[in-house]
Amino acid sequence: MKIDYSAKQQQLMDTAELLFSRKGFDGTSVRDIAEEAGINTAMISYYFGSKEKLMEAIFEQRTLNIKEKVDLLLKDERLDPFQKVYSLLDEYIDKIMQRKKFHRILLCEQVINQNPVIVELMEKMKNRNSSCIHDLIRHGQKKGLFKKQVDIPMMMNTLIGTITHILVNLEFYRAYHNLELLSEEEFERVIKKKLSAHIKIIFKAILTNES
Amino acid sequence: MKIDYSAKQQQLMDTAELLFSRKGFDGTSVRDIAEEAGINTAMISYYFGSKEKLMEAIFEQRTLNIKEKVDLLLKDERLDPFQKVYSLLDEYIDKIMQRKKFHRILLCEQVINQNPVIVELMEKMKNRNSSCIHDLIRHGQKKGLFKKQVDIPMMMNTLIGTITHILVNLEFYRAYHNLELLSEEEFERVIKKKLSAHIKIIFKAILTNES
Amino acid sequence: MKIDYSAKQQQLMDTAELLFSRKGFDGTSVRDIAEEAGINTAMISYYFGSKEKLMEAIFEQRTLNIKEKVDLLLKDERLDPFQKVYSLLDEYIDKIMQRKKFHRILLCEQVINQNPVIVELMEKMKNRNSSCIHDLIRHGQKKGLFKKQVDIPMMMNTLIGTITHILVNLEFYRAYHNLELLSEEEFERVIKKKLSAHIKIIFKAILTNES
Amino acid sequence: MKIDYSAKQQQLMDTAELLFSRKGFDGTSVRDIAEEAGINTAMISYYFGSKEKLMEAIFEQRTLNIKEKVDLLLKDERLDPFQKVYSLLDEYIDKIMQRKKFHRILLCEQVINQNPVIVELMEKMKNRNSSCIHDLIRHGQKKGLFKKQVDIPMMMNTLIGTITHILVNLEFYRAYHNLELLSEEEFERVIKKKLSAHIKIIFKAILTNES
DNA sequence: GATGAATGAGGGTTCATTCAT
DNA sequence: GATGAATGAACCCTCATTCAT
Repeated sequence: MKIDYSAKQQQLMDTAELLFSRKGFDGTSVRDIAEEAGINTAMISYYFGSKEKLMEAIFEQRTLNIKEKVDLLLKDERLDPFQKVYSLLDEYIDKIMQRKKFHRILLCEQVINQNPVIVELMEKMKNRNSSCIHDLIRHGQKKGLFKKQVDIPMMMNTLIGTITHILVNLEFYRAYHNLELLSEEEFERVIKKKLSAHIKIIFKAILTNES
Repeated sequence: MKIDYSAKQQQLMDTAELLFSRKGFDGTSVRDIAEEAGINTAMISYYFGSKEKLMEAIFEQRTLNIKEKVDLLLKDERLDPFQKVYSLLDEYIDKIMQRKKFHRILLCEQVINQNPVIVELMEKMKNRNSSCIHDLIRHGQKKGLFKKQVDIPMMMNTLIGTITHILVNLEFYRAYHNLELLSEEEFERVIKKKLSAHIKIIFKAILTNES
Repeated sequence: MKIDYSAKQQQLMDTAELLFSRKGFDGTSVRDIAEEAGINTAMISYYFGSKEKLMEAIFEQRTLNIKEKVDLLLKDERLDPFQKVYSLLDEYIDKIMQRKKFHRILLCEQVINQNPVIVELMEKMKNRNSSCIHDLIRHGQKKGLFKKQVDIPMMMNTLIGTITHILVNLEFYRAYHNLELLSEEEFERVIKKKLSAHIKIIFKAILTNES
Repeated sequence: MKIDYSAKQQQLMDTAELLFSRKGFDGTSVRDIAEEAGINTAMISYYFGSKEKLMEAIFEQRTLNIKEKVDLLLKDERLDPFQKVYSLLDEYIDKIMQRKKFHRILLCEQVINQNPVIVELMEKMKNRNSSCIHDLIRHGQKKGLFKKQVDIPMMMNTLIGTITHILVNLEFYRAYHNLELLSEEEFERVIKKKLSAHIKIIFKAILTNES
């Protein structure tokens, strides 16, 4: 399914991603995108077929896939199950922070749920990723380190919910902690570090605490 | 700021809330709302001034306010600090689950961030609520039960992030756990119970663990 | 099915009829129609739903119906069967010449045949009118004046074909017979008179000649 | 004016003829034609200059010319004037039935009348053919067999009108006479035979009857 | 000679809003 | 106070054509 896009196509997708993440899909017109990208309006239909399909192309390209990471982790004998989970948590934080714009769109689209192609893509992604997480958790359970009953979707909700929610609250967070003077990069590093520690505490509790 | 709305106005707001939560603000036309509500299209501009202001009215009416609850909790001498926090967590779960539609909209609007009136409303709400939470946490810290450094916005991110994220994943959660046969009410009761236990474990860890 | 149209709606239909008859349906834009009628472009969708439905409205209103005329003729005891047929021929000539623009459109639409609503309307009209003609012919056959085998659709093809074909050749006909100096009304009177005599000769032959 | 077209050019013209006859000139896009023909879209402008000129090329190639046939008939001493006219009628039937698609287009174009090149081509054709018919009629009049006053354009209207009108009513005619089971070829043979007899009766009447 | 990429113009339709009543 | 009619702007998309190669 990985398609090679031309420079112009990629530029259109990047611009669209930016604008969709700022104004939403319906709030962004194809003219907006084309103008911002400095490309003729008709190119969107020409390259992607329609505005909807442009969105789908973005989704296909950006959808988060953790399978490879999980496979590596499972094989890695130097790490104990907790370290493996922690490493995956950081992977999530990195990937989502890297793709801030896309994950803002994703958040909205999950609410709106109008485009069946995207709904299906998201469904598949959730199933795929849940299944990977399942394997990783199993691994820790077999070693007797994790508790027996783990509600994976609920756990994932907290993981994804926490990361994406801070994504829409970045500026509030910055102001609250008086971090306005930090550069974008420094602030991001701080955020990621705090998120990482925060989520690890949470996961430790979720995975061990026998309620 | 509490305004009394006529029956027709309220009906319009309820219908708008429903449709905004399904199709987004930009994806919903005033015609859609008026038709669904069985009211003349012109009434939206007539009553509220504009589609945007209708949205603002919804936000003003539905915005979550926990001040009263927190004040009650602080005064309540029968509860220890943990019980107080737990009680507030359940309050959040109840309120958000009760206002599912609105919180779906809120989620999108936080991403899109286009309407300054709403941005300000949300800003105020976050500050107000953070301040309340702050008092409650302080209370537990003074009693020596909670750890000294608590990142309140981060903690709130997990709280709100987890609850709202499950809101957009309700059907996935249902399917994952084979709960399709449950009635809407039963399923909601299950969800709330699970959420409650889950979040309490998390908060316990966050509030006590000295990393 | 007879719908009452407002003055503006009727104006739009008349203008559309004119432009469709000049430039064809696809060759006429809704902007053309609205400008020519001095009405806002959006009104076409507003009043009729779409450009296609505007066309359908024109067809519903203008479709030729001869039932009443034939019923009158059948009852009229002062006329012999030939006179009845001749009277119907003149009715056709009058009606089609009166609605020149519409019948030019009709001609094109029969060729293009893309809109199923219009196809059905035309189908019904043809069946209805064929059936009426059938009754009239029967009447003459019973009186022993018309021959036994009359191919009604073929006869109608000649009738309609001759009238509508002269409709698209009016100017050629005028030039051929050097009638350029005649006023529009005079020319039309001449045409109708010639057509009438011409078609009556044809019908007399068709109805009596035993091949 | 006879131009030799390459295989690709001819293919493009044939495909265009087919699509124009189905959906009209304006209802057919150059993309439709090129795709249906399996040829690059740009080729239409490249080969013919424009979509309009492609249409003109079709007209130039397909326009009906009866001059040669009439010349042969006039010279043929074995045939009496009636037989000559009848033979020409069959020629018309054959040629038009052979070029059904083109004559459907022609019908529409006569109504729409937008392209001056085509208007002129049609004008010339009509004049040319009228003149030929004139000679043939003269021949019969000199022999005292045809009546003195024959309105040639009116007569031609009936001829062309009848044939082309049945062309757009083929399926109605088929259904009316329950000929659905006939193959395309059989049905066409039947139609041509019926048309021939029908039109001959008409022409006999037109040419002899002194009203 | 032939083509895939690209374009500006214009297509039909829907939009939120305003107007006259 | 309330409404149906009406509006201009903007929507996404397709058009015939041209351009660089």
